[in-house]
Amino acid sequence: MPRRSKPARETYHHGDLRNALVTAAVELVEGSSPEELTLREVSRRVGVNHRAAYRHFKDKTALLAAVAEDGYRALLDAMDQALAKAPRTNAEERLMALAVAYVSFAIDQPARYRIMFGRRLNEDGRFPTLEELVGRAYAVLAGELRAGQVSRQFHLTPVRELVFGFWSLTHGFASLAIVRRLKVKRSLLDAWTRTVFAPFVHGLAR
Amino acid sequence: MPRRSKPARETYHHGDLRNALVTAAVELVEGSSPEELTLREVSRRVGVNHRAAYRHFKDKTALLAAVAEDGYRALLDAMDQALAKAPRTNAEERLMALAVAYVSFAIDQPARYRIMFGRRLNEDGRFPTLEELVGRAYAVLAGELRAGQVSRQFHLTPVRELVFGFWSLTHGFASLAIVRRLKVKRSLLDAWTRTVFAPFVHGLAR
DNA sequence: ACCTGAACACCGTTCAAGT
DNA sequence: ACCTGAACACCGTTCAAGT
Repeated sequence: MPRRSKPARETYHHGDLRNALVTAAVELVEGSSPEELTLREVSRRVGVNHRAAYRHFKDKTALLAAVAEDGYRALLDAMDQALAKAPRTNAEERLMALAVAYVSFAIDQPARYRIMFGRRLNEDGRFPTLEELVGRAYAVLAGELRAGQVSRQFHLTPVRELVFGFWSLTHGFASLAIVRRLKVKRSLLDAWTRTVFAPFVHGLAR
Repeated sequence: MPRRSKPARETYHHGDLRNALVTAAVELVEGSSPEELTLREVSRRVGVNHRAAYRHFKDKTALLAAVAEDGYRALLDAMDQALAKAPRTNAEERLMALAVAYVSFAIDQPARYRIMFGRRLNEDGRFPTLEELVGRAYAVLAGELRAGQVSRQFHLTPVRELVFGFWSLTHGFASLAIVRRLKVKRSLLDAWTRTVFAPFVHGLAR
């Protein structure tokens, strides 16, 4: 009587092949590098013919976009958590907490971060969800900078320019640290991040 | 009697295949994207069997490193020229001139810039020349920041941290502008760069 | 609906050979 | 010394077919 309990799964596979592929891709990429992320290898890991992936992703770029989306969600979580722990009224300190969380995220998962920021994936506007997630990250930064202005802690430079500048600083820090293999010990990284950011963030104060 | 003047070139090719390959690679990459830079296509352009490239480059990474070296030389030129035109004593203004030159370089040749900064090419320390050129770019920034401290215009934060911060800002600005396809008109870019940088660079002043 | 096999046009890289 | 042809092990992608 056992035979029956074993469902068609063995042949028809996962309830959710799409998620299985994305998860495998994220794991694979962190174990090696973005260059080694191939549709065929990901499919192999999931135990499925590489053609099956095309049921869920139009092409390789679509898989990369899914990995990037997943990454943005994780980054947004990390940013939210950092802000929840930060003091409510000190605008500079809140930016610092954001910067530390952002840089940690990138340094701890460099390949994932490179997929998120290395190539323009949404060239043809095919991935609106990805775009929306980028917009949410932007909104978090904009919210903090705007709050600093409202509480009269920051200069009244237009927020759009401030966000671009602050994001440039964090993104630049993270990606330089990744490509040039920062020689700073992981245990000292957060403090070092603060030291580097301090004079620049201080420039926002009025 | 002409026949004789035609040398073995036709078969034995360029006096300098190496340079021909690098030049072709730079042109190719700017016409498309880093992903489309292949050893075979570059060789095709130069009119040579793809195997010939291996006489001059151990592997594809070595060709990319040569392209990156070429790029760093051009970037150093652009930075030097900007500094030559900048006022001699205003440290903030000199940093701004540097930032504008740096960003322009990246925006005008995005694929080239992405090869320089996208992947860690010198993983095994195989390209000392590349490393030396990066060191020279670093030295230019360090020199300006140090000068600003000596003339008592900048705070006395350790130079190492200042350089990393300023480079983060310029690199981040450039690469975000590239991946997110900045919607700013090219003719307004230099002014916009200054607006974005102003509050942050101002933070260095004492 | 979901998955597969076989095939195509590309890669980078290696080996043995040509001038 | 410098270049090539043929081959290998990989890609992403397409077509026609299987359950």
